[in-house]
Amino acid sequence: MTDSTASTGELPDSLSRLYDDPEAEAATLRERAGNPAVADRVSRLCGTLSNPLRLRLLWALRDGECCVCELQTAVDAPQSTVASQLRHLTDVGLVTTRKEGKWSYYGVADDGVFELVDRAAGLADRTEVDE
Amino acid sequence: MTDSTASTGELPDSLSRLYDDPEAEAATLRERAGNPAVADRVSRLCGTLSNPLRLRLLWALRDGECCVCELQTAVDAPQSTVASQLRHLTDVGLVTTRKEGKWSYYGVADDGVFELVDRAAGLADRTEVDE
DNA sequence: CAGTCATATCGTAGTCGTTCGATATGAGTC
DNA sequence: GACTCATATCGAACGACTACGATATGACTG
Repeated sequence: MTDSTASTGELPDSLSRLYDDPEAEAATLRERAGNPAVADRVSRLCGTLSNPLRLRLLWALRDGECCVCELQTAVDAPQSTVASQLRHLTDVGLVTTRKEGKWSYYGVADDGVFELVDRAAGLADRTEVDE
Repeated sequence: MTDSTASTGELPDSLSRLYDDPEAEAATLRERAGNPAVADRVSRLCGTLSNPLRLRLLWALRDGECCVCELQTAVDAPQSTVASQLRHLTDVGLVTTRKEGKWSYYGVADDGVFELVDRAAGLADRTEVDE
């Protein structure tokens, strides 16, 4: 007996009842859901932008390069916290580093982030449910 | 003795050495980092978009309403998993529900998500570091 | 080369998110 | 009103993320 809660491969009973050719329908549905690899990449980027501290670091860099101590001041967080989030941002490719003596200067790799974030802010304002 | 790793309020020693009027500089830096409340809202939205399954659910809804069993098929995940992610999406306000008998139909609340996600995909392609 | 300085990394504790089986709910049907 | 069906919620297991003190690194300075 097929179980409608089956995780993989099996079609839900409800779907089979709903359509004459469930397999064909399933194929189009799966296509609609898009490419999982793309979903992974987008989700990773959004994951990076899902941390308030990282967002604020990006904003602080909007007007140009900063060294770590400036960023540390801008976001008012301990040095190690700032450093590790900067590492995260550079790992993901959103931010670049440049070393100059003992100083490290960070900058934004692609100004497109700001367009993205601005748009996200707009959407958040429109959609967010007040609790 | 001030500790450069101090978390809150205290300015890093390096900053104090760097500027004549560190407090003034700190003020402008803090302003650059933007409004923490906005950062929170944006980060929450991005957090929602930071899960591949949720992204794929949104994409599946791009062409119109679906019931749960269709979505379950589209993303090929167990019913309870799909249901709880749909709950997350509606909680955040990105998706709407409509009940009709035993069926629940889900739809996208604001097509702006897709613009946002498309833009994110573009940025991800441009910035992601190959490992 | 000992010391200081700016930053990076490590280690850990605590929190949060995700998944999914089991079970509840509430609508329809006989 | 017992049964089936579609979906929702619960609960536990597990992993990922976060913050941050402690410590390491590597550059400059006397």
